Amino acid sequence: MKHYDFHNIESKWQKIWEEQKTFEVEASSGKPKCYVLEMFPYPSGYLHIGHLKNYTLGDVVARYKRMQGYNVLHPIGFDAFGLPAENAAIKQKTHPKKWTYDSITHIKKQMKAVGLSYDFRREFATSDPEYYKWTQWLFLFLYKQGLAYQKEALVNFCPHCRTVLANEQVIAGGCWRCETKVVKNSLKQWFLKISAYTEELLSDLETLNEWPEHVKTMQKNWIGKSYGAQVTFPIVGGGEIEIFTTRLDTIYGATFLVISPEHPLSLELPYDPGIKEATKILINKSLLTQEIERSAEEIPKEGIFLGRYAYNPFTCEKIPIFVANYVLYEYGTGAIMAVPAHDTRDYDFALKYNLPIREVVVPEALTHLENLPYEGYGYLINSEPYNGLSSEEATIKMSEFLQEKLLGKLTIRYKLRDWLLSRQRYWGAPIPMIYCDQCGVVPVNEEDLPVKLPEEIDFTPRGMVSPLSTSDEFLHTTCPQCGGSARRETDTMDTFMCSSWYYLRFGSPFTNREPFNKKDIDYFLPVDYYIGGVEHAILHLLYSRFITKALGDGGYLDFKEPFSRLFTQGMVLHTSYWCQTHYWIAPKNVKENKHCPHCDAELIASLDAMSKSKGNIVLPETISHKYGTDTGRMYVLFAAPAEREFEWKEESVSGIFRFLNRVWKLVASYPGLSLKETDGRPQNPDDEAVKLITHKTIKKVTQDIENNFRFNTAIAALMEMLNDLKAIIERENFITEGVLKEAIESLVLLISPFAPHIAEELWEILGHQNSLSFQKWPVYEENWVKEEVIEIPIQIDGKIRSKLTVPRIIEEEKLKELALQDEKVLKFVEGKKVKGIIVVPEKIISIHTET
RNA sequence: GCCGGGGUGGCGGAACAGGCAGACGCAGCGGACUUAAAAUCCGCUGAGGGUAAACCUCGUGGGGGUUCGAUUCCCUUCCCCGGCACCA
Repeated sequence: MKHYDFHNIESKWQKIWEEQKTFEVEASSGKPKCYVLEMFPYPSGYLHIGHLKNYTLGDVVARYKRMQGYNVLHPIGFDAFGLPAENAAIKQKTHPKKWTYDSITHIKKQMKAVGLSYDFRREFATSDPEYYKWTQWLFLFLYKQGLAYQKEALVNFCPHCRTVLANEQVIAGGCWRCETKVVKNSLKQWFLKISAYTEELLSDLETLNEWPEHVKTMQKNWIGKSYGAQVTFPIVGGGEIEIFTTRLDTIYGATFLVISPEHPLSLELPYDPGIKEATKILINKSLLTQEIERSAEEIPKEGIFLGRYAYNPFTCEKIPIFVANYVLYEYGTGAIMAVPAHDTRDYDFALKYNLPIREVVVPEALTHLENLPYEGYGYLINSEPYNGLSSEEATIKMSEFLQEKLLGKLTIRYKLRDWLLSRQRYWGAPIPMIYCDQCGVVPVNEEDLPVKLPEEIDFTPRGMVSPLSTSDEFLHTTCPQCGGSARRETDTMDTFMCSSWYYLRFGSPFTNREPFNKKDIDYFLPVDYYIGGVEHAILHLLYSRFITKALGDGGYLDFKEPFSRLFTQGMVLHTSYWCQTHYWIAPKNVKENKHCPHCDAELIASLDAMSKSKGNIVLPETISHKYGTDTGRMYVLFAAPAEREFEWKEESVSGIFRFLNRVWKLVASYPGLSLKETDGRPQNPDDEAVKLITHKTIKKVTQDIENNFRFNTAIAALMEMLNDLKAIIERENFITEGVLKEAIESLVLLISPFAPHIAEELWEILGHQNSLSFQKWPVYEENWVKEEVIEIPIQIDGKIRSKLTVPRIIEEEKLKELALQDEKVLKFVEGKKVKGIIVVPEKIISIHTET
């Protein structure tokens, strides 16, 4: 018998799969389809163990489904545009393109070495002109649909990356990549009107039954729907202010108004030059700090009385108008009515500036409030003629009054804002628009796509302008409408645009006449299993859903949601080290004393997700060289439940390696056709034991794969099967050949999605000619998953005291009788009166006594 | 603050339509093989008591409840992780 030579076995089968085109699929198949997709990687150098886990999860499903008879589409590609390529290129004095494509070459090699069952013919990078041609087409499509527009806007700008960021890319006031504090700048930018789909994006979440609840909740919170009212407050001396409130019922308590610093009225309202000056200072200060300091618990509320008043439309009182830093311009109308008695923020502000506080809502049966502010609902006081009404009733009555007086109405507001698409960076898909002095803004003709990214260019970021503007060749063009001279748009698209439709292209990557062939898409899409990290729970998934809906409305797609089933896997963690001056230090450079190798400062250690930037990555090769890639694949699945994160510990890997070696030894001891007999009927107790463990395991593994990626317990079950099987065989009893054959072959097939190389090799050793990739997945028989004779525990007053060995099917009365005759039971019940016996068939006998 | 997810041996984790807590694996201990080590194989391994047996007691973050029976259900409380966060 050969030993388990994983090196040769693995390269042998990888070669066979490639030569035989085992994983290539076509849409023209009579079989039902299954589209398994892992979120495609950013090609930044190397694939690490975190990626390995992600792709192995998908690969197990893909291989399993293939054996279930599905026509499995399992593609991979590269999310290749973006900042890291530029940064790395600058650092290494090379071109982003070279750096990116070198990475891709390397990563592909790694993927193949892991044995991932991809159809590599379908592979592409989003930076391929053949791909971004269609990303540009998508932009033009959105433009024609009225879903792309230009706006002069205050934008989030990262001074470090020197680019504009989408709202979604600002985390706690910092850049999502480098954490630099974001500042506000005014720029003319392209936006995508995701807001046109707000309601659909929200309500269709309900249809996503196979998405994790927490991801749906995050999207819901992000969309942030709230019901409220819009109310117009007339300004004393002319004009008006429109506010939004979710608590119309508290309007009698509105003792002042607050507008945000960015609000146009903040400079228009003041008469007094001194106030105007002070307001300007406040505006500048708040522009700089507002979005920046968000991470801090709370910035102190600061405001200025503008010297003007408005009428409260309900009380007809004159109330002062303030500008203050705590009101957001982007939400609602950028102005609020302040009700200090019923809102903490307004309350704090009122205390600071000594403003009146009037209670107008009290919880039932109370006439005044003990503690202010009271933010709950209740019954109205001090609000004639609405006194005594519930908050709900009052809101309706008040809104009727507003509509009658044309001063407002009930309305709905969302937090979701339009998607800022423009980036002033080089390494991205150029926005295919042209500026003509005669015709204005003109889209590039479809047949002129792609607008190619110039390669001979200084791509260093230069702040508010894209590096593309330095290329005369790129910049100057002719107007598609009038033929006159014109300039190109020089901004590139946010890379999230590239990744918002790639899953469609995988279904139809070969056409160069259209973004995708509808017939192919109709067959393969939507994605059945989409697997990736939670970090994409909002951005990528929301954008992809938006694009799918927009394309659907344009007649290009017949489905509403791109991903039927989403699985968010937990990341692989590893210790990382941080130095104040030298940032992340790779663990391999950290000496015993845990001091920085550059400046000898003490390092801060933390457990983080593996990432290149933190230097704490572990390469899959670390494992595959020593144990083989099958061991590595199986370990990342076995270490913890797939959705949970786990800390990388190399010493734990050996358990899996031992297991695979034991499987090898057992299975390879039946070479060739030594097991020919196909009659699997059991003929003795050992046969029955083998049959039992076989079918129990088939059931468990099948259900664990089907039931939400429970691969850790599936592998545990396989280990148990091996242990049991070995124990029975070692008893040196006679096991009927057919029974043994079924057991051994089932074991190999059940292991194959997890450890495909060893499984293929063993399958061949067992005498089979073809790859087991399309071998039928074993099916369990229900009558073989349960023992005929079982042990039933007897519990007396809540404690297990004895056990009975009985046939599984037995009458309850008989069980009671046996239990009461049991020696140990008699001992424990002696001198006590038995109050009752409860028999739970096949589970337990519970006796309780009088005490 | 709001929303979501968790607290089980030395460690990763099993079990939960309420029914033998700790499957499977790591680490550890003991033994076999070996000149020796590695590898492999066998056994033990929640805590405490008990003679290394039988057996007993306690144990799933804390407190209380429902039940013949609770890691699982209910109430209450503490702690950890993730998301959002001055959203009116």
